[in-house]
Amino acid sequence: MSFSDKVLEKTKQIPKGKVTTYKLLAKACGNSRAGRAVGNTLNKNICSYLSNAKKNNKIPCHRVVYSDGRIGGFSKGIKRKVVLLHEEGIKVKNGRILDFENVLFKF
DNA sequence: ATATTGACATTTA
DNA sequence: ATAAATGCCAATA
Repeated sequence: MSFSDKVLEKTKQIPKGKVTTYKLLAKACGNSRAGRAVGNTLNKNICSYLSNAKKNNKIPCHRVVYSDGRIGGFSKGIKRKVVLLHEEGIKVKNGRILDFENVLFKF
């Protein structure tokens, strides 16, 4: 099992309505400092939550954000990411997650 | 083995 | 508060 495989597995565990950070995800995969590598993995793997919704593939990569409560990146544009988060009840204002600590999922 | 590339994170100015 | 400078890591070429 490669690092990126673990990342995808862990990402699937994030419950709806919650988010986690690249850092925590990295730690959950064995290396607390691999946040950057986590981002790369999510970017390369086409983690389509919308377009591939039919398939069993759903990897909620939009639930992964920066450790400081900012949104972070998204392959289809962060605007899309914000919309998805809103649909799950997570509020975002000025590029920041409101009540961040409260919606943060820790493994 | 070396270099490059990012959806990161901290520290410093 | 904002920006730049470092440090970091896995995958890829």
